Amino acid sequence: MSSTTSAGASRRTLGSGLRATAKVLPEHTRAHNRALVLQHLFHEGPTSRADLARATSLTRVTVSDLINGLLAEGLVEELGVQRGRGVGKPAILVGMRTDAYQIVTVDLSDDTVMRGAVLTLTGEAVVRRSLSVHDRSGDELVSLIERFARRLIASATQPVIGVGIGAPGVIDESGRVHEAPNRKWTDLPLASLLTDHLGLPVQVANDADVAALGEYTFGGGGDSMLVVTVGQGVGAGLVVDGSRVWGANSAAGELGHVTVVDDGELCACGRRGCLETVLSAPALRRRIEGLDRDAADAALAHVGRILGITLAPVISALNLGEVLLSGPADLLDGSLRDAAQTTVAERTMPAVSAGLRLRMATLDEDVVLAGAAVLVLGAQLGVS
Amino acid sequence: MSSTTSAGASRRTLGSGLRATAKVLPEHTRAHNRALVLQHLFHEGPTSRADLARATSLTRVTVSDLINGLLAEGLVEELGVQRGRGVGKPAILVGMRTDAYQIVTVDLSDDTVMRGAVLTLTGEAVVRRSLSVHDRSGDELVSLIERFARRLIASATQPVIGVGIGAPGVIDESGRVHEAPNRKWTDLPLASLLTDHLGLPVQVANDADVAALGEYTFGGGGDSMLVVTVGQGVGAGLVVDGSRVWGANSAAGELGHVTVVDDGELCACGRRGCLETVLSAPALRRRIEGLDRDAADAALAHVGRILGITLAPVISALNLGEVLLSGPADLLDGSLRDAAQTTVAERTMPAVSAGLRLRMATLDEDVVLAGAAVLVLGAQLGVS
DNA sequence: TTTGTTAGTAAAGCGCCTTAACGAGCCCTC
DNA sequence: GAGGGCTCGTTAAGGCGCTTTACTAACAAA
Repeated sequence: MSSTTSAGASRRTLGSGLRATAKVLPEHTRAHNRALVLQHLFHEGPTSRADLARATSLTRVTVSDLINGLLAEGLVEELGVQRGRGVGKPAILVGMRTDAYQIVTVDLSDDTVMRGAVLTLTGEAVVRRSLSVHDRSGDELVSLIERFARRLIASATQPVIGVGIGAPGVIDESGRVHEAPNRKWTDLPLASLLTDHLGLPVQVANDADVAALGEYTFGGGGDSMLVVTVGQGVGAGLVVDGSRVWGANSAAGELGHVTVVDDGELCACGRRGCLETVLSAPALRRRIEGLDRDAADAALAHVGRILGITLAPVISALNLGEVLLSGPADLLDGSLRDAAQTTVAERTMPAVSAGLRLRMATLDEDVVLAGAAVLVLGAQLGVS
Repeated sequence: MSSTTSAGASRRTLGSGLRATAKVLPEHTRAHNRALVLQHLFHEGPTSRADLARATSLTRVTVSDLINGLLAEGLVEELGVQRGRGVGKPAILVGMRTDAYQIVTVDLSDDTVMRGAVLTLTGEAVVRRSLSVHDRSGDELVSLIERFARRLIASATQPVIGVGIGAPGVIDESGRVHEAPNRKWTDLPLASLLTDHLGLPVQVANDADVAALGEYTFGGGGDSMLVVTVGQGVGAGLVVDGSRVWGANSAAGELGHVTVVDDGELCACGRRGCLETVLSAPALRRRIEGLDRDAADAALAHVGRILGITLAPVISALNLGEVLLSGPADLLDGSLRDAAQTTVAERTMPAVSAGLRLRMATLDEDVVLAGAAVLVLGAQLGVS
């Protein structure tokens, strides 16, 4: 699809940035409006040109023109007339061909296994694969990822519009990994390396950020939300006022290593009492090991309170609408979540806590794979 | 200035919003690029057309055209040739006429006194006034503000491009006050009311948010920063990745009523141990009353630690680059700030705390007045 | 004086959206 | 069942905005 590269800029949409930054050309206008149309088709399903015009407040003429381009690219198709909607000429439904293109995604969040998939544009898995990492790291790991991605691309049954990767570590907007200690990566331009080698646009982002994106797009997350991912470690990704948060050094979301217990357990990071020492999946399992049901619930509630105390300032400062917990439901979705919720309610003003939902994430194990697809959808088509 | 209204849309600049929202027209392109040029002139001072073209990556032709428009509006002026810069025809410097227009701002953060000023476009005060509020509230207070603003507008020595107001309470993007208990305001469209009555564009925002804006533009704040305002109460405004944060219910920044002391002092909000009960200026003064220097320092350090513990999760989650304290320096800029800084460093991972500056705000008492001017600059000229 | 370089302007062209106008196709009513 | 009215989608013309190309103006250096 030759157009995907030209559509790259379409991810940029009108926002409310304070300091103006880059010039805008007429073609950016086009890309933006094209994304607007695709966005609507993606989320609302097949729609007539006239309805698209009403929804986007563009004119029918412009919408027709945009649709013609999308038809030529094979991104949308006509689905026949929509009869019996009252007077007037019946409308021709236009729908996105979500099966006509595919996305390859890779989840590197696990230390030992890399998981990958070929997905449709709606995030449905067509192919899944996984591969043992065998302690590989550094450049060796990069070429392993490349081979893995190549195999996935080969097994796609439709043209692939891009590759999305969720990886641990601090990763900036360009897909450069600043540091990922477990993978022995420092200052590695992973996205551009793989883009060159694979000959396809590759997007790379932090796994927790990617999980947040997945929940945002496929899980129905709100415009201001925090996703806490609990696994080997603890991470977080956040969307504020409809934008992903990067932070001053692209390290936003690093909640796992905030101190939450004074003189607590020693953490892998060298300090004591980090959130990760109480909330990571292994830590939680250790905590409830051998306990009966009630005692385990109480132990999990204790951690929930700690989480609530930690989140209260964040929720207040950002006036978050949703906090999602992503990870093993048997550990998180019970007394832990309840305790966290009540603790947050106790410790924040009603105006803030009243509008807050603290719930489990909806996508579970596939969050990162689905989220990585959103990365590609956003970059290539302007859809999210 | 008839053009100011047409320039209203220019505040919208290219960002990285996830979900595309509004259509873009060719004239938005123009407004954006116009703002880009003004932005450069505002921050970098007089510049030649050719240099502006290089800085914005627009062509000289486009820049010339934009400058012609701005010259016609009287927003910029030619400042003579710039000689001796090497070979070639010498450049003509173009500068913003920051004295040719003025901004009226009002600070309502104090319960008892409203403060106002007429400012140049660079935030320098030309006229100052204040007015006792005399327990007025509700509609009465609105008309008092209107009269006060009218007097300020009358005392301006140049055309006024707009009115900016910083007020307490939850205020949304449109300048509607959702609630401000002390002022007995609920769901009051203050900005549009005053815009109609005064016949000038009026911007209204939360006082802490406005303070953050002021520090961002005039105080040299970074792209990801939090400003904690300490006065009668405690508030906060934040800028994340170069955008103001609004939150799900426009209540972002309400840090004053996060619980920070278990079973602490009763707060005006009805709950116990809110940050405001230890960090507000009155609370701090009460705490150190009658203590000698060392004991007072220790007492302030104690509050600093509490602040540090509260901010650590926020700083980690957002990877903030700067935290600014705005308020009485005698209370804040000593052991309190030191303790907060070390506490944050202790409780966050080095990657986060290393890049963090926790410093005093630079604008002090005039933050809100200056920030309200930024509100107007942003809305009318696209400058921030 | 000539040459080379840079600043600013003018003309032509292309992209993108809008308004205006039209044929196509269907419902409803007379 | 014929015509009016409505909606859908397209075509044509026009305005706006930026770019490329080409030009003149003004200066330094050779």
